Amino acid sequence: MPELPEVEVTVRELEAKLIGKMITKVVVNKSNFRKKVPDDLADKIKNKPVSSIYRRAKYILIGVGNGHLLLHLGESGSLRLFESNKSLGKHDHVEFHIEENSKLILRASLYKSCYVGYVEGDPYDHPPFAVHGPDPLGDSFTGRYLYEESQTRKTIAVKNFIMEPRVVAGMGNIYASEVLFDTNIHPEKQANHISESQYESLAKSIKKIISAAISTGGTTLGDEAWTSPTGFHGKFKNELNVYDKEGETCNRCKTNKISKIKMRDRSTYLCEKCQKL
DNA sequence: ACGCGGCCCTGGATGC
DNA sequence: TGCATCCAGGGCCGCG
Repeated sequence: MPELPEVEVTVRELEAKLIGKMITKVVVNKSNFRKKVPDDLADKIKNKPVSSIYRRAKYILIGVGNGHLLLHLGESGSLRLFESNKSLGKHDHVEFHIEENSKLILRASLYKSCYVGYVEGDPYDHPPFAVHGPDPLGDSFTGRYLYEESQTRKTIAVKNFIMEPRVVAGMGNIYASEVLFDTNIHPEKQANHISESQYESLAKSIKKIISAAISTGGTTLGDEAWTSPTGFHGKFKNELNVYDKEGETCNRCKTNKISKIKMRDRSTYLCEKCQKL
């Protein structure tokens, strides 16, 4: 379940725990993620203090040595902090032992969408980031920007449009449905048929909803699904209006039922009465 | 070039 | 109860 807010919550917790500490050992139990874990990963990061930790899109960047450890949680991953004597579970794939008796574990059932890598120099020169658009929480992400970007596109639906990394870095499937419901925009509406003022509302809504999700610790859907590094379950599930609510009564019009459609093979939820094409 | 659809995995939920 | 089917928060890649 990690979307941008869950990644941000992870980063904020880790910042307090990792900065200035050293990774003393790396154990890779499974390495065939989206890309293979580099063989020399441990050599690059071992016994050097962690200098920074931050998020770009849904990636976690940990500054160590001459570059950055790059982590991605995929669809089902989480990073957990444990005492170093804690025994591992079936889905604990990579362990980073931290000095003073703790370890950071990458846990994921759908491991194929995870990523563990290392980049030297400026991380933003490297593939995923080089083509990413602005972060939704950054100052350069505005309604005006979205509007101008939309005018260069011919047929794309707005939901697919805001989920493209080069348009906005890190908009995920849950929050895409939520922000479009919040602004009364039908997810299948063509991106270039939306006015600049509607894009102003949409940009504001994206910032508002993502910030709110961060402040409640993110969204945890299943019982044993995502938690923060210290084991905190996100509470934003309680604030969702449409995602995973097919058949429930719309919170806005109080009459229509929430429907579920597929867009680019991804589940999309909306109120067909409130959200107009 | 753009936009779409399929694919990778496993586990939990649902259905017969 | 047990077996089969479907579905999922991610990104990527090839096609038309």
